[in-house]
Amino acid sequence: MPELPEVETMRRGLLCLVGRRIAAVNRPPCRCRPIALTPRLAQFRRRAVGQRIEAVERRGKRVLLVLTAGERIVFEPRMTGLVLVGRPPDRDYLRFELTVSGRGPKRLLFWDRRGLGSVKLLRPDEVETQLGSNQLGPDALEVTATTLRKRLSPSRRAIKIALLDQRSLAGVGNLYASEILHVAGVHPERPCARLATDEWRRIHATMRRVLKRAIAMEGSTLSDGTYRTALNNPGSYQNFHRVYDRRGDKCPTCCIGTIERIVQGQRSTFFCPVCQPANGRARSR
DNA sequence: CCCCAGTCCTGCGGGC
DNA sequence: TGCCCGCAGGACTGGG
Repeated sequence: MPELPEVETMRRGLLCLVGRRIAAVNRPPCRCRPIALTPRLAQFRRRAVGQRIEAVERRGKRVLLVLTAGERIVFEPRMTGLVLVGRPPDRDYLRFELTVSGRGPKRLLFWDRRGLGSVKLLRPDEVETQLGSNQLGPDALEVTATTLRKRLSPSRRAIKIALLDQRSLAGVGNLYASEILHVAGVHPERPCARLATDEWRRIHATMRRVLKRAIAMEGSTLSDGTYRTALNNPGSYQNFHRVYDRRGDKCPTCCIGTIERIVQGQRSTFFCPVCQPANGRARSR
């Protein structure tokens, strides 16, 4: 479930690789089905080995290694994927390995228990067609309040659903969507088209605040313990969750409401009916 | 445009 | 106690 804060934490953990050269590309033997690489391993090697890692970028929930030729190696963790320079949790689900030259960590690992994630080597034009503005909305930490409102407000969808749509806005996932709307005092089922300008302002400001705090805490490691930083440490933002996975708890903000769980688009949403009333007259905090 | 169900995958929790 | 079902969900696809 890495979302923007977790993926940004991974990105920062990979900055130690900048300036170093890719010496080898491997799919280490593991207990699981080998990861499907794009392109296939032989061509991946041909194009990647010898290239210098010029920068490490993030686009929404993906981490990108920028290579000399302008190509990018794109890691998409999806549910359980990890990009590591430290020890992997185990060798069973180790799917991909980049060996690098020079000082510092010797290799970058892609570990993925459920195997829904992917690793791709893309040419610059492929990066644009696959990760450009036609496919991916503006990054949640870069979008302005005005742009956010203009992009989402024409829609009649529920605000929670819209926040999860990566073509509208990149980076927010299921966990942070609930957390953001709670602090913003906006009911998750309210249609975008019915939100007032002031609510959009609160959603925007809250989104930035929540995501930045989560980054400062190195993301959220839930009870399954899957998410890890690049150095294989847990994050600590889970200790600050106000609603996510807290159904039945007293709301920590108002101390009156009880956290509810509903399903939207086949995903769990958590909210406080007192802080986030359905009629939209919530005051934030 | 938007919604829904199905798909991928594995671990785990609830229920019997 | 042990086993099985179904849930968890990010992104994508196909049908309505």
